[in-house]
Amino acid sequence: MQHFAHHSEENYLKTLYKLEDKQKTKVNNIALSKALDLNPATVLEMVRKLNTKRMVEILPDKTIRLTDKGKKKALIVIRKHRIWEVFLVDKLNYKWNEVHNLAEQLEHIESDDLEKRLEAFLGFPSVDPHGDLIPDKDGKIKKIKTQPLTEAPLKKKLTIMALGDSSDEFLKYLNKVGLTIGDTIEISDIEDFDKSVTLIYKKKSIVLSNAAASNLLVNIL
Amino acid sequence: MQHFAHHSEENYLKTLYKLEDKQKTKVNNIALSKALDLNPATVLEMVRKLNTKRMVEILPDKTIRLTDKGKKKALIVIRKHRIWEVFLVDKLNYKWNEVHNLAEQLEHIESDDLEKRLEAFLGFPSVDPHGDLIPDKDGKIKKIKTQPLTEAPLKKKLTIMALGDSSDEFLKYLNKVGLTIGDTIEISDIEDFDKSVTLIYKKKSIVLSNAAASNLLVNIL
DNA sequence: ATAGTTTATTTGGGTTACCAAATTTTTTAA
DNA sequence: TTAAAAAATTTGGTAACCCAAATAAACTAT
Repeated sequence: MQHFAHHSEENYLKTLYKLEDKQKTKVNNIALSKALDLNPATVLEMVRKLNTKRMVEILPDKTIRLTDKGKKKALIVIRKHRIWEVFLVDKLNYKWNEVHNLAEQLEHIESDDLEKRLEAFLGFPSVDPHGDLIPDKDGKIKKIKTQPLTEAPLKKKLTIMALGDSSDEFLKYLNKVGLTIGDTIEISDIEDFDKSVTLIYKKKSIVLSNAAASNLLVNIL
Repeated sequence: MQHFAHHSEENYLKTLYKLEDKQKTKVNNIALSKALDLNPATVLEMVRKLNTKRMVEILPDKTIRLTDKGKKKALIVIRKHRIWEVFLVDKLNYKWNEVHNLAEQLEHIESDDLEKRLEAFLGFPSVDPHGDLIPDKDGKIKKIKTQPLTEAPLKKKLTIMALGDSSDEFLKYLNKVGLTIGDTIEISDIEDFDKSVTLIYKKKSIVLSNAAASNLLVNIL
């Protein structure tokens, strides 16, 4: 008996979830094959296996869709992936763009409570280093409404949840001013003249142009 | 292509290393099969594969022995296993007896430098929670001479490296007095009358009988 | 030395996860 | 509507790991 079987299955479910989530269009065998970089024959075989296990359903028009059971499994894998990414970046000082391959392996570790303990150890992060939300232990994603920093209230704790524009220049700029996704900040002032934003991060004051600030999506803690 | 292939191979090498290390007696196919809980036919097949890869040699009398290459690979796996165990116990508050299965999975994570970063994050531990030495990144085990606490010098920083007797009663006792493998202690006094040992651990004073103290194997920092 | 036991090896299978190539079905577009 | 393109499916493989059962070879103890 190989104890790696779940590994492959989990990758199918995860990939399927991402396709369904992103492209609002139906997912067919070809699309899934391309996303997994596998032969369509291989994928068809596995999809049928997942179907008998009630993790996906195959609609009359051949569209492949996750069942609730499959979706939950996919979200648990995504949850593990994102929690591990936080660990790698926060604790082992990896860059946010270096962690994907490792998290790809770590997400398949089987355990009842490892990711729960890890989550607690990391201080219950709500987003991963890329700004993606971390599903809870039941596979639910809390829909957190984010807003541009320019529209957020003053003098309140805010968390940088995501970026409006993730261009390389903007990422470098963010890096230079010392901000990153997940950071907790507070607006101290918005300049009437040019709408530039002054914020406090780790006791230090940072001034951002309106253009930069409107690119930071935050939520109120 | 399955990216799990190394998983199985690493288990063979690790198990072989442990058998060679423990039982000074030669390791044959049956012994390895029993240790791995696999069919002798299966093991024979794999051993031949490892032989063509120059990771084991098969002596004229059928004894299976790791080559230097195989030994090094085995020790890297053992190193990863033990570092992960330290992480699980020190950071995620697992009990030392709960971590084996998880470490068994984590030891196979492939990465250039994950275990180096993890090791640094953990403060370069020299032993795992069971008191076993952690090989360095080249697979070398620093032979550290340990001595019973009863023979160690006074007023010097000592680390508890291992236990002479690991009976359940002794483990419970250790737990009760608040000591565990890896702790740094210092002998403040040895009583002439009954050779009982008074030591300092985290500013607090603990008195151990001579019997207990002679069971604690320490090394001088 | 030889019967009995243990160990090694061979043989024939099984499963999972993959592939290429051929074929069928479905869709699309002229 | 029908030919071409795209998608789905079938067919016949492969490799890695595993097994049970049969056989061969090597010890072992009387």
